[in-house]
Amino acid sequence: MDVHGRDLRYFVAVAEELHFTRAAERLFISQPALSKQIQMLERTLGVALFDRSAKDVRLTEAGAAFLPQAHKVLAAWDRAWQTIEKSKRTQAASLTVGMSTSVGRDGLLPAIRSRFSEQLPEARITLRQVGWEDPTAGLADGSSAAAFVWLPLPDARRFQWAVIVQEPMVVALPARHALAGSKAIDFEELVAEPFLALPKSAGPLRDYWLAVEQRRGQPPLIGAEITSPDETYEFIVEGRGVCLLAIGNAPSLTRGGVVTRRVRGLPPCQLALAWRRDAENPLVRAYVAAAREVTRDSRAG
Amino acid sequence: MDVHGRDLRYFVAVAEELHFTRAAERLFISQPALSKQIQMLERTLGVALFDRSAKDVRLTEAGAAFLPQAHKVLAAWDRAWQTIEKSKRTQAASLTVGMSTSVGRDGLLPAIRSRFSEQLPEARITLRQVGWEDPTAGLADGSSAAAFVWLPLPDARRFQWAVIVQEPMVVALPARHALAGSKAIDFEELVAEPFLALPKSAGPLRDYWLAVEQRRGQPPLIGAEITSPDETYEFIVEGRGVCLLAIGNAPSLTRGGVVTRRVRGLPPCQLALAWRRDAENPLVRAYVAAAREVTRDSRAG
DNA sequence: TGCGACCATAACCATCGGTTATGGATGTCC
DNA sequence: GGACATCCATAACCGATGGTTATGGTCGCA
Repeated sequence: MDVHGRDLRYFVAVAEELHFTRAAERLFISQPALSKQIQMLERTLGVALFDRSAKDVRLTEAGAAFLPQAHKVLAAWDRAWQTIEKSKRTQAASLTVGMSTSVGRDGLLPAIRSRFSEQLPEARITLRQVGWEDPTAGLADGSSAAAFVWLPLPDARRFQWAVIVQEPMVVALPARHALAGSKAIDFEELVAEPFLALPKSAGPLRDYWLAVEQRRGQPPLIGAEITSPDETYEFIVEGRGVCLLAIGNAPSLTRGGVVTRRVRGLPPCQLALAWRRDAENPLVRAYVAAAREVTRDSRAG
Repeated sequence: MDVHGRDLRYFVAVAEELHFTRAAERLFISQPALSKQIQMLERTLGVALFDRSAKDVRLTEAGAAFLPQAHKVLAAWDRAWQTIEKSKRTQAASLTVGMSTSVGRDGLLPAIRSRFSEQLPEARITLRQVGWEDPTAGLADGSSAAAFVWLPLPDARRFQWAVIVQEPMVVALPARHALAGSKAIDFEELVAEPFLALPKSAGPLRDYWLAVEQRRGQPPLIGAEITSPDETYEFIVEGRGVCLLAIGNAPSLTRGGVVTRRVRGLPPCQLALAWRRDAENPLVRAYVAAAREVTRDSRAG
């Protein structure tokens, strides 16, 4: 019923050469192959395209009528192909960066972006918010080529990362909580509190933010599961539990009714820029380099 | 490198349904076949056209850009196909009628044509002059669908015919020939003359116009071979030979220096309208019917 | 936790699209 | 006129393509 694009090229070649052997070598195929394909085309169209009298080949009336149409189809194909090439190019020049929470931290993202754009001015960066169910912020399923993540990463051998920020932890409490009066809190004082936890799918990161390692075998009490800052805020206000977080993220929770306090006795947490070990991507490399330069400058400054 | 038109239809179907299973049944193929073809298309284009996340299918950026282009290619194909259909229709409505010499004979052709056009007003008749090397006037190689021929036909079982005209023979002589003075000539008086003969490829027709059967075993003397009326005229004027012909064709030779005279002792010759036994063509049938009616009328009148 | 929906993969088979070798018709040259 | 060159068609064969059915894996849902 319908026809291979190649057959159109073949037809046009023969129509232009009016010579099967020459057309065949122009197309880099054998003459019998070309003869057979043209016959096949004629059969599916139900009409002869060429008159092959001995010693010369001519277009039939139908063939002559078909030729310009075939050209138009091929031209349309050409344009279609070009749009594909174009979107491949823009895709090759776009980088999707995932993040689980806002990275914030004093203009870090804009600084990286501008440093990156100096190197690759025509590249396009897309920032992507990814829910907390995925601790890799889209790296795992390929929807991000790079991502800002909290260590430790699950399935760590698939990824590489550069640590961007290292920060002390704070705890977010209801403003009327008994411990809210203290300037700083020992983690010991929190072990009996109900905690808000990341979803199970977050893997080792869930345990990390529950500070399981610092509980000496005592399992944490889970007040609720959280998948977004808003949810977290609401749960804390409701008194469903407390929650550890990096000090740099404290602003996202400290609205009315919630306070954050320094916690002693916990190691600092690490925000990293991570990428897939298997994806050799120059954009990723450039973005990572930009991030490294920015953080080095900011430490120096 | 290039793509089957079918793949475009497949792509468009999936893009419209955004559902492989439904698209597959709309296309009357199995779902795995469709999946595989789309994957193949994506591979040859070098870009993903669809995002298949679990539970829903979406166009990628490249796919969305490609979709309208694909529509355009298919539309161009549609138009190409329509021109093919159109030329098939006009071809199905055209009849090529071959003839070896002018048929002439008092408006016979126009009469047949007008009678034919009453029946099939949209049909188109093309008259074709065929050289004398082919006694079937193009029937044998298919370049004519019907033809005016002189009997007997070579390879007669391939053809059918209707006798249109039956006429006495005349002989064409140089005007200064010894026999030119007679009103009519016995064939006996001509047997020693050199004759102009049709080419060998004319088969039995050559012998027929040499009246070999009336020579009682004496082989004819061949003065020259002829393939057109002009050639014949020239040879006769030059005295290279004489030539039998139907009385109805006499006007084509009786110019200065050539005369035609009735010949006694020869059977009348028969002009027939012939067609291929294997070609079932309503146009041919109508043309033959028209010819029969015209000749019946002209006999009656 | 089993089930249904849905896309992908596997295994298999006919047809397609290519190859080389050969045939047959035609025009050419000695 | 016969050997030869040219050129398109056919034959025989082979790997790739495009379809089938059966099955797997993942996700949403009751």
